[in-house]
This record gives sequence, structure tokens and C-alpha cells, in this order.
Amino acid sequence: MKWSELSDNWCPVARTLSVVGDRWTLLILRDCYLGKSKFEEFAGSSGMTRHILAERLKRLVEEGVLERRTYSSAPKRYDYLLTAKGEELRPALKIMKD
Amino acid sequence: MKWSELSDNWCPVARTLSVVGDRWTLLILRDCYLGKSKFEEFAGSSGMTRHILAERLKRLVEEGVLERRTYSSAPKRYDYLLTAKGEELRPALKIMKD
DNA sequence: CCATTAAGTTTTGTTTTGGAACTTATGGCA
DNA sequence: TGCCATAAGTTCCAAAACAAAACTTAATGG
Repeated sequence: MKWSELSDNWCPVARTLSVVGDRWTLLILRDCYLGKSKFEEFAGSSGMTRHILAERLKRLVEEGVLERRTYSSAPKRYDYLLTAKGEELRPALKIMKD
Repeated sequence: MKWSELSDNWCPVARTLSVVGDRWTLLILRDCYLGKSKFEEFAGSSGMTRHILAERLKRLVEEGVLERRTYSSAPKRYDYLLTAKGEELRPALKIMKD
């Protein structure tokens, strides 16, 4: 079975992991919980490449974990904010921290 | 930065993920929390290939999350049991389930 | 004997990742 | 005006990880 097919799984843990279980994704959420919101902030703190970061952010927005907001129109600049869905995983990261 | 270098990170979340943050690994722990302990049980329920399963189990044992026990000497058969360290993540998986 | 079971290992081809350079649009400043 | 900087990506290519399926080993049951 491919990892990409995990979203159809009966198990809620598996479905959660199909969204946030890729490499680096939970480190983006960690940064969000610490107050970071911009592409360059994530890129600077997590160690992942910009390439992967862009991909992960796109996925998290598609899945409703983050919201992409325009914070400057000229030049176009965006940041990423936690949604209610994104907040739900905060306690899980706290456990991993401890 | 490579994913494999994450274990040196200052952040405790990052170090936790360097052990359990690979694809499929947390699904092995889920199965353990549900009472499964044998290679074939993990292989049957999670959807990962035997190849990857063997690799992940090895890592989890090396990191002290699981313990590999001989439950039959002839033929040689092994199972995998949660250690105290492995139990620590149980609440994190519960949050992902909910 | 032959089939079956458990716990892996091997092989081969496909995906994903990592590193680094490049792009686009704008703003500041000399 | 011309030049450098910044933010948020995108592109390219090689290296690493993964997926699927077959194979291995050792013992047991019929």
C-alpha cells in the first residue's frame, strides 16, 4: 500500500497521519504553535528545504489545518495561520516535547 | 538539512520526530497500543510493506521504544513489546484518533 | 514428503527528498 | 535612475527512500 492511499483508511489515527505524518510537517505546526507564520520563518527554523516547505504548506492549507492569508498586497506577501483544526493537534505536540 | 540529522536538534519535538516521525512508524505504535505484537500482525493491519516494517521495527528497538522478545526458540520467533518509553506516546496517538 | 507459518531479506522500478540556483514583484536608497 | 535587498515561492537534478512482489530459512502438522 502506498502512503498516499492512507487517507481512505478506516482508522482515525491513519487519516490524521495522512495529513500531518509526512516528514517535516509536524515541525511546521510546532513553529505555528510558537507564533511563527511566515514562509521565511518556517524555512529558517526547521531545516527543511524551501521546496518541501512549499509543498507541505500547500497540503496543510488544502486540508484546512492552516489558512493562507495575504498580509501585504504590494508586493504580494502571505502568511499562514492555524485554524481550529490546526489547534487540535497542539496537545499532541506538547506530549512529544515532554 | 537531511531528515536523518534531526536527532541532533535542540528541539525536543524534533528529536521525538527523528525517532517516530517516519512514515508508518506511528501506525506500528498504534497497533501496539491495540495489543498487537507480532510482525505478521503489524504487516497485516497497517498496509506498509514487510521491507519497511522490518526497518521501522529495528529502529524502534534500537531507540528503546519497543523490546524484541523471543517467544519461541524452535523455530525462532520474535515479538515486539512496548517499553516505558513506548508507552509515553500513547496519549499523543489518542489525540490523533480524536 | 509436501504444504504451511513466521519473520524476515532481496530485487527492481518508482517516488520523494535535498541542495542549490533561479524568478517575480516591490521597496529603499545614493 | 540604477542597484541591492526581501519575501515567497519555483525549477532542476542527483541521491535516498519507498512499494510490490518474490525469495529464504527453519520448523511443524497432516
